Amino acid sequence: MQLLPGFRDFFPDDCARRNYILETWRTVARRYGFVEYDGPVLEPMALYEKKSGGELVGQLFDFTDKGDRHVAMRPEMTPTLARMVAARERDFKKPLKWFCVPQFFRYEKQQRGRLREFYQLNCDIIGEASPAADAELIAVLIDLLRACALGERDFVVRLSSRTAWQEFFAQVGGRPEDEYEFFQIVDKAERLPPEKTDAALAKFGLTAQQVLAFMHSKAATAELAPILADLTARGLGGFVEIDYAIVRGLAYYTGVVFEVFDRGKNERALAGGGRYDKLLSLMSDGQTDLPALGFGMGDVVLANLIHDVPAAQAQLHAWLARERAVDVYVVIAHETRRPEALALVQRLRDAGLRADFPLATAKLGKQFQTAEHLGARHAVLVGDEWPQVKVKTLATRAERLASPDELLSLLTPPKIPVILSGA
RNA sequence: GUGGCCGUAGCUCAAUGGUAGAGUCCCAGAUUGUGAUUCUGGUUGUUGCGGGUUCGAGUCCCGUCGGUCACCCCA
Repeated sequence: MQLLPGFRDFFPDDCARRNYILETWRTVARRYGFVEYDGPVLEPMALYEKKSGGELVGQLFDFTDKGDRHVAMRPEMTPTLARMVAARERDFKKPLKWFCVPQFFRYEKQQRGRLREFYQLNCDIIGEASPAADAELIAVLIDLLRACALGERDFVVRLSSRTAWQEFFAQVGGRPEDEYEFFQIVDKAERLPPEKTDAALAKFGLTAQQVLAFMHSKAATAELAPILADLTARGLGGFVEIDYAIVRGLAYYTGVVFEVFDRGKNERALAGGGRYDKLLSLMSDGQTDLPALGFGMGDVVLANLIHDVPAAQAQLHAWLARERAVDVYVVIAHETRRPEALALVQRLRDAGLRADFPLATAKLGKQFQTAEHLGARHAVLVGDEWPQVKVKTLATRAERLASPDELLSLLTPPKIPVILSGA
């Protein structure tokens, strides 16, 4: 049996790599005061039809359940979040700073950086309209990547705004109802030949040259300036660039939008998000009307970039080594001492140490080999010396005798790993 | 969904249309109280799958599945 396309088995090593990313996400999000929430993996199909309509339906994993309900595996979090917020909005002080690390499912053809199943960090701030919220959200985004030992030379936040394009469009006489179509053209302007863009813009009386000129003007609008100032005050200004080429495909974005790219442009976007001030009202039929903004960051592209950047890879490997290492491997030199060894293993484990030992009779050399293979810091040899044991520090090959009581105070529990911040 | 390239041992890869191989990994021994290296031996295959051409197909052709890259899309 083979895997379904776009789905992954997580063997222990893969699982550890995944956990590195998820734990880093959770650590940094909490550092910013975001709290974790979650929702169901399976939702009524109608939840997604309401917001997006036909186009996205083809990219859903959907089916009819045994109760004849049309359901879908979740492809994104925003509809669920909107429902949850609308349901109990009054229970929470504003602004809400919520994050989630859901697994998503999208029926798309897989390629580099895109699978049919993936994890995505979602951070959202709800109930705060000021640019301070935009800056806070972008700051946590930057620090999430810095925590993976990625720096200014590795990635950049491209900051833009739908508002800026709305003003541009209004100035040249565009009608608000045509805005979305105009945004779609702008979104593709950089990738398509100018003639095609010209043709598409003709109905608005615009040229590709006009649009591209505005796109590449790096001047911050009155909306973006305070956000940049805020980030600069935090010392994070170097991670952000104004780039009006960022429009984002979705209809619901209302103001600030941004995407994160690797500097080498070898990968797809690492993250993307923006303001969606009208969406909660839309999703709740006007029941809840709160300004909101958020972003999503997937695990697949991030893992690729970590692999690409030596410093990030080194930090990952250091983390993996700490993660998998046992503290003590108990070597049973004589099978007659197995009961004493079992008692010792139990005491070590009760003390919170990661301890392992051979389940089957094995030669001494083999046991040390296993200890080495497991990354054990110490081997404890139970045999002739009993009631004392021989403690060996594998890295230095130093040995000493100790009683089981001494052993326990000798081997202090490991410190909780600290995620180092890369500049 | 459309198109290009690729599918051989767990992994990395060889094999002019003519006997399916190497390295690595894993297991055991050399080494019965100590980890590396080395040496010896061993396990591992429907050559993705199904047809076709041929005396003979891993190799050529068709289909299919999977991977990958680009397009589309990107919540």
